[in-house]
Amino acid sequence: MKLNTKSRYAVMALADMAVFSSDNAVSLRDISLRQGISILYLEQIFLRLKKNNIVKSVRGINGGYILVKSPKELKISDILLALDQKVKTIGCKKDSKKSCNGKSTKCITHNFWDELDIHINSFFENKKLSDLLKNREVRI
Amino acid sequence: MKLNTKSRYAVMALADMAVFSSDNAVSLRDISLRQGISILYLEQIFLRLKKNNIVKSVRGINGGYILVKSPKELKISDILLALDQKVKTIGCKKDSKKSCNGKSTKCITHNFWDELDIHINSFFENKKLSDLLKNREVRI
DNA sequence: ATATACCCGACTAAAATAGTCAAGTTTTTG
DNA sequence: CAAAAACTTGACTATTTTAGTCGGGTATAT
Ligand code: FES
Ligand code: FES
Repeated sequence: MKLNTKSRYAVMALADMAVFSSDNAVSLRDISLRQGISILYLEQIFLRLKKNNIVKSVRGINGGYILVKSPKELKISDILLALDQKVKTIGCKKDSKKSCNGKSTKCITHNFWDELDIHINSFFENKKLSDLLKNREVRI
Repeated sequence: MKLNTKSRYAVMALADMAVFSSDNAVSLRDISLRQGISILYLEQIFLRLKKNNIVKSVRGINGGYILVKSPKELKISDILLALDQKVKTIGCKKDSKKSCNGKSTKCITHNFWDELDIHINSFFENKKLSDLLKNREVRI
């Protein structure tokens, strides 16, 4: 069970923005250099972040991206959701009548996975971007 | 983020055994029929469960598998571990000196993923196989 | 003997992932 | 105005992972 790199990089890039935020927009080029993530890949990620209203963009020279909410208000779950990464450890379709093994009743483990999903998602719900920046070592 | 089917089926199959346990071993054929999982796939899964001492086998006619521990004592984390599914949402190698982005210091998000791993793994540590069987609907 | 059921490595098709490419548009600054 | 910086977008591809099968075993109860 692993989160994909898109999600991990998204959180990393936004954390970077939170640290290096100023009145100006932060360019992907800067994030790329500081965090070691390909610009081309960041572009793809920020496209989604923008569509989901996590960041807004400023075009042209000296352009870049700006966080829509403050880091204190931005939930990690919002970020993951923007990248279609809502945790789903359950095997069946939540709304579907069918169980994960093709039977008509929910399987023997269904409730367990359901609990797990809630457990994990509540973690993401309760974490704010600003929480990542506490106690961190000073960096370049 | 999703658990793979091997892990899910392993938990399901073992839960099945816990329900239908008797003095006799439970055959994969029976589990397959009850839970709708391919026998060939179950074989592969039980091979690992056996190697990790979760079940023991009885060969020959009327053979099958038997739970080594009682469902009350069998932790879900033990099952997942047997299938190499220890949760690892972190991007870097835990022991490696290198960070996930190739730098020499741990990345800005490292501690966060670490916390998440602990959060999820403690869930699995505290759940026993017997916990899955509580409050379940009566089944065939 | 023979049927049943475990044992085990190798194999493959399909899906997901990670990341690139090409061809734009917008805006600032010289 | 022209050039450069930086966002915009969809399509494309190589690699890896996943899910599951196959084939040819071995052990044991009846
Ligand atoms: S996980 Fe929902 S029916 Fe099995
Ligand atoms: S997750 Fe460990 S260094 Fe980034």
